[in-house]
Amino acid sequence: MTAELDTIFSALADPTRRSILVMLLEDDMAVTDVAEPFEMSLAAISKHLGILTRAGLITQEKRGRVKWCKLDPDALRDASVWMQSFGQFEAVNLDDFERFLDSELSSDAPDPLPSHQADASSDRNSK
Amino acid sequence: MTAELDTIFSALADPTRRSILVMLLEDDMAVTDVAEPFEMSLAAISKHLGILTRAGLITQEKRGRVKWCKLDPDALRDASVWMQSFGQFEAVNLDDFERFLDSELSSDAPDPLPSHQADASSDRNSK
DNA sequence: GGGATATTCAACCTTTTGGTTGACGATTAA
DNA sequence: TTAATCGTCAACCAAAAGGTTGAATATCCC
Repeated sequence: MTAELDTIFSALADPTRRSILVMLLEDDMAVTDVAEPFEMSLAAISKHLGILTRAGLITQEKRGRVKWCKLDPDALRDASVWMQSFGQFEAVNLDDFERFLDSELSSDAPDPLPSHQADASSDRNSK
Repeated sequence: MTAELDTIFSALADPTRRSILVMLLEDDMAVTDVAEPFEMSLAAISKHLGILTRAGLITQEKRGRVKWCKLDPDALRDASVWMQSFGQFEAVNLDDFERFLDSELSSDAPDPLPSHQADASSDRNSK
């Protein structure tokens, strides 16, 4: 478990890799498309994607000559669980969070993949 | 903020430093006592404590010749918020989740997601 | 004052990290 | 078949990380 947390947290420690994860929130992407907004070589991005894959934060699937990158939040949950061992330091009040989840599921039947693409991502990313 | 998350996650990436945090859950400790269970020099532990301090994960207060180390929740919460926004992204509507976080952390709220994303290509953002 | 204790500093070393470039294998399209 | 595209590999490099040791700086106690 310790070694896994090592790889997860050190994967998250790099701003390029965190940006990649944010990009993959929107959609699955090919390696070349992931690399496009960054001012570094494709090989460098390929290495970053390898690190994210080894940490379990993304998965990569090759179809034809294109390798698709997809977010895999499981490892993040592991790290999150570790943090919750710091009981009094949780990010949010868990009871409130559960109430939030309940209201979320009971109210207007939200689509499992929410419509946060165009309208919300901009103001989320521009704070 | 991106630079802060860098220092927080890379501080958490080292198993010695995570162990120190766990130890400090029990009680505040002097530097020498923190170092005792580890098989490395006091100077090395002192460096680790400096890194944890710079990341905002602990605070150090000198009383007499003893420097007391104490957990500090703030940085850990920043990182946890960042991660939970990924961990939950399939289950809940992200926009609602943001509003929830805003109400939860209204005073000193960190960015729920980093603002890095130098992404200009934005075909991803058109729905 | 002087000796023990607590902690850091400075210099050094080795390994890891994050980047580069150029060549290469695999796949697609013409 | 040939040419372009997708992605990785290998070799290399500079800088950062994580450790060591020995000296230095406070502070406490007798």
